Amino acid sequence: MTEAPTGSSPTLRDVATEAGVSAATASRALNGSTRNVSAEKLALVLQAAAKLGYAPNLSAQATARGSTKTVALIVHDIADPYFAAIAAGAIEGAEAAGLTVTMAVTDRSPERELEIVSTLRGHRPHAIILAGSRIADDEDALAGELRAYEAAGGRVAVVSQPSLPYGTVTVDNRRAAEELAAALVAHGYRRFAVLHGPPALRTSRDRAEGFVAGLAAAGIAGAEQVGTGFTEDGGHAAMTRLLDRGLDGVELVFAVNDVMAIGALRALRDAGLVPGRDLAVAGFDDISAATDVDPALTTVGVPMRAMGRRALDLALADAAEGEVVWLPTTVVLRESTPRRPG
Amino acid sequence: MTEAPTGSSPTLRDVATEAGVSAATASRALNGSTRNVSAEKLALVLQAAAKLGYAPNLSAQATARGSTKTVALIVHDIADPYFAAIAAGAIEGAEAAGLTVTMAVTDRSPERELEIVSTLRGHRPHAIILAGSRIADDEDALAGELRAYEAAGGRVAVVSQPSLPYGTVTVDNRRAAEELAAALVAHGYRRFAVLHGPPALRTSRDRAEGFVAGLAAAGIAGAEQVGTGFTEDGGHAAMTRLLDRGLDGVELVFAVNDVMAIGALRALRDAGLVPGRDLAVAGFDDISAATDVDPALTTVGVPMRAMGRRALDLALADAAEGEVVWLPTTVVLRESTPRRPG
DNA sequence: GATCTGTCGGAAAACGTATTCCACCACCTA
DNA sequence: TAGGTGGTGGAATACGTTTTCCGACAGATC
Repeated sequence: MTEAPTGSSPTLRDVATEAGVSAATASRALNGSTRNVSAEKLALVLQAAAKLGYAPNLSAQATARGSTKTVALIVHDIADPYFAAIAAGAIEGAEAAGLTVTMAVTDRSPERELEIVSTLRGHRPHAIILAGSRIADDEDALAGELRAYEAAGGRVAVVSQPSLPYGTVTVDNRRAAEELAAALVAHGYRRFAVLHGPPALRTSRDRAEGFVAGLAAAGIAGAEQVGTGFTEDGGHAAMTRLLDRGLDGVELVFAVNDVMAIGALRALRDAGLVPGRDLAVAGFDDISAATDVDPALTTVGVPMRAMGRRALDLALADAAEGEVVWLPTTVVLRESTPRRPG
Repeated sequence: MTEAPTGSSPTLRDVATEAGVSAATASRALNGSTRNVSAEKLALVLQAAAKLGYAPNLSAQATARGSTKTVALIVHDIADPYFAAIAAGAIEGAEAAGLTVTMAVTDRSPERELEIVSTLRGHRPHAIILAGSRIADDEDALAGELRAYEAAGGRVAVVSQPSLPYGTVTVDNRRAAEELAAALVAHGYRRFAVLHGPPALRTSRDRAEGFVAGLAAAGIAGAEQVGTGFTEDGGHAAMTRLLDRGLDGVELVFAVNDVMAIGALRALRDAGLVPGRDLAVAGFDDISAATDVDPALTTVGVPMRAMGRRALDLALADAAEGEVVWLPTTVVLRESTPRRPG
């Protein structure tokens, strides 16, 4: 239908000549912002743009304006439902604000993360959102890189990592775990084990410690600790190890996140046990799979999608320097932790 | 430690003056590609860049070079494990190739998708990857937009949509569903119902039709069809509707994807029935949750992550114009469809 | 010793857009 | 009618890079 100039897309100048105006006028007509052009020329330009299928070169726009319309999102693993939900919230917010999202995954490697932030700096994104807690060690290098980015006018927001000096949206993992522990004690449980992730992972530590603190507050001495990976396979392995070693009276296993808990459920079934009846299991996060498994998983509801959304808002708002937004959690008791007759 | 010029990051010229060379030399030193600079100047430039914390402005680079190092990925819903897995594969491949990924989600809206492709065109990404089958109707407008993008030198790859004229990676949904049907008949099932998605969704249609064809090949007349949304809630609603209407001898329900099947499982439990015993359920995709639910879900294994990875490779390879890569599927029989005594 | 060849550095143009600055015109006011 | 005022269009410049083009110089060949 229209001429297809092979090799490259139509430029603003093409549109301008097609419309019989100058490039400046064409630019003004298409952005509309600062100054207004006569209705007549405006129509001409719009028509020419439509005819040529013009799409402004955003890279050129960015270099001319000195700022981009993109937001960078860094997650550990996009296939993990926790991060997927956060990403969904962040993307939703970004699209609402007319921004495009560039995404990178760290695979939980601090070096990779550093590399990513460094590369990202080159993109000059409007904001960088870091999702998921990271290993404590790398924070020096990471902080340096982020400071450079911020010094250049970039914004940073963090999800679930209240230890970096940026706008942060998080939940009170410690307190929520305490509440979960209290609720489970109220259900009649007395002997516990905890499946936790790498100790350097702050989120994991807070949840495990909070749970033990909650038990202590209820007069229960302690809980057996089993370290493992932060993944479903990690949960499976840890549960298997626990079973091999002998349950020794443990009535309930608390895994510091749902994917680990689901792995533990699977390990129980693999061992011929019935989760909920033979051994209770609780998790943390309330990912959607928590209601899909049978027995449905007792857990702590974390508003992941909202966290992503709020993180984006935080990154876009100029005000908040080191503001921390605490989102509420809710203890959700389900069939994986039935009330104990005792 | 070093001067932090507030407001903007150091530019190539800053590095050049710091090193005492021209901008051209600095550029050559940092890219290394076309021409070589003397070892002495190279060291000077590298040192200056490190000292200033220089990160090249990729937007400016892109306008100068006329090409970007980004790949755009379009999915329907990143919180859906199917798309999350595909995205993970694509991102993995992109990072391996030194590309950054920009991501957009359509929420299954054809208009939104069109808008996204149009905006994306402005980014001049190296390639666009479309994941997930789309409604048939919008293909004209979408195809036009994509053609414009391609005419300008962009590459397109598609996942699971063998109807667009681009490099495509997909699975044989029809045949796989046939095989699943055959396997289930061999297990002793005789009366079936099918929970399918919107009929305009090609993937849904292929799977439903394939399943019925497989039944026919085994001498079974047909199956009750229930239309619904392509989501977990859709599966739940459809299953509930089916139960309300009366099972009428149906022994097995096939949902055209796993999230729907999992929704159906939940509906069964909500109705006080035991999935697997009272009614068998099968899905499609083999998302990781399929092994987490109880009973574990019979399904068709689809290599989602590999599909994302291959799609990226396809988009990067110049050769394949309309090449279609068929990835193998495997029928996976699990406890949700126990062998029938009959 | 003169010319050719090859290498390396810098000046300048290019990429596609936004924006500043200036000229122009029409209109309104005194 | 003269002078101001506000709005509109275009030429030119800027953004931060890459790349072309040209000059300078060193070494090799005759």
